[in-house]
Amino acid sequence: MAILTFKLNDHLFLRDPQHTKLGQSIISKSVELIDQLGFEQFTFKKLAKEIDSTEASVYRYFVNKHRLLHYLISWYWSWLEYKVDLSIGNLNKPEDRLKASLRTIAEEKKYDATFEFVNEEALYRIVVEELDKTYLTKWVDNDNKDGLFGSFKSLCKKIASMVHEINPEYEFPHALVSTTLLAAKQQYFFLTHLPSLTNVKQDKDKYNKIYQFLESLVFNTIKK
Amino acid sequence: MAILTFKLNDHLFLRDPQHTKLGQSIISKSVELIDQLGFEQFTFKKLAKEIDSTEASVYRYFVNKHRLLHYLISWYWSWLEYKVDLSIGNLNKPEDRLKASLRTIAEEKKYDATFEFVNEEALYRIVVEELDKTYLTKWVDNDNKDGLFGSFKSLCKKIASMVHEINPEYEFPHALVSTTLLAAKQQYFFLTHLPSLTNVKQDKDKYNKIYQFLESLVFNTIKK
DNA sequence: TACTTATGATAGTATTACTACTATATTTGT
DNA sequence: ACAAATATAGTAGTAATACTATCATAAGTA
Repeated sequence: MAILTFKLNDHLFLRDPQHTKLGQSIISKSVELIDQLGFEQFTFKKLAKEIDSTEASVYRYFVNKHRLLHYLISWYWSWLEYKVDLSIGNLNKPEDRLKASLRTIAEEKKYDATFEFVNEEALYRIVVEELDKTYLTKWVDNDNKDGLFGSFKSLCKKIASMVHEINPEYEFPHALVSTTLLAAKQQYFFLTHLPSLTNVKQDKDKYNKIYQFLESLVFNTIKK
Repeated sequence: MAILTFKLNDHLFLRDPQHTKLGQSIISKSVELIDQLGFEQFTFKKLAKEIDSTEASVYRYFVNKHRLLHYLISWYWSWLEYKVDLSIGNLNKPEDRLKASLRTIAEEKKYDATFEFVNEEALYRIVVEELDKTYLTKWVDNDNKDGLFGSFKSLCKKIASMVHEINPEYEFPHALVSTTLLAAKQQYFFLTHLPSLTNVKQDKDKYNKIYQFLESLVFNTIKK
């Protein structure tokens, strides 16, 4: 069986964690721990203890925990783009491709056996709760120069081009798509923690409702 | 001259900073410092030094720096709602009231002499960069029980009711408004730091462009 | 004047986010 | 085959952070 890995930006890590046993356990255990504790309470010391290693060893893979978060989030966006590509399949009409993409963005994230050492359910919760912390810092501009936001930009660009195909006159395709990608996870957060900020209820149908919200938002906005 | 203050939730502070000289200097200096350093690099020790006081004294006003951030952000939303109320004035048609509100949300934030010890320009940059950190924590549910998000919810509710008036059949007024309020500051952040995620250029016209983006987003989405 | 409250000064603690250095295992060149 | 180079693991230490506790004093109030 072929092993599928994503080519992620070199600045995300010091030593590629996908290639070693220790690296893999850093990834899988940090997903678990950040999900449980939250990013602020998560430390390399706690991580090292869990994987029976040491702080210094973890530091050889990532300059700091912030860069590790970047790595996980980038991995997520690469994975999501891969899922979007699959969902688009052989659809020709840009409307259909855009709808399929929005479905993938809004749908429930389940464990994907293709990627052994990543728990996508937990990773999605990390994206929902911690994503914004990757760019809301005083180092954004440097991180951006290093290309750390490449995965997100790539997905954003891909979907914005569908929007552009549907209505070339619409002025804000990238703004609409970045807003939509963030709205998906925000509304998910709000329905679980701040329900008065959304109209999506906490029930079986929530992923479908988020999809409907996004679909009406995007398609009505770009309608000619 | 009458002094205008906002009635903010009691859980935001230990001692009301609006009522004392030290309290007021804590507010005005923390706005300046958080704007300069970013929330992570900001500490009560640095603040105390700047206002010629001590860490312990600052702790008598706020349990921790996170709660101080909550206070500043709540103050901002109360101020914005006050500005929205002013902008609505005697407009009758809900379409006009909604447009006026979106204008106020999108427009440049300038120093408001009504509130002496708050620099609204700096505070807006704090909102842009730090807002999400008030709710993206493991304490959201408790903070929400304590009513710390009241100011934001109040504004969201007010604007959602305009949406509802315009189109009572639209299913997601609160989701649309919370998305819009957050999109305004996100797009502002993107145009300054991650320009490929937006179509709004860094120029004189940016506030107007953000308004146009929001207007088309909201009005097209809720059109019958 | 007595009493309460606000502020200041000082010290102390556990934890965090690292850095520096040493030890060992593995790979590589000849 | 074997020494040298290199990758990786482990130990120890440090400055800063986010507090808490205690005592003294100043200022406003009954």
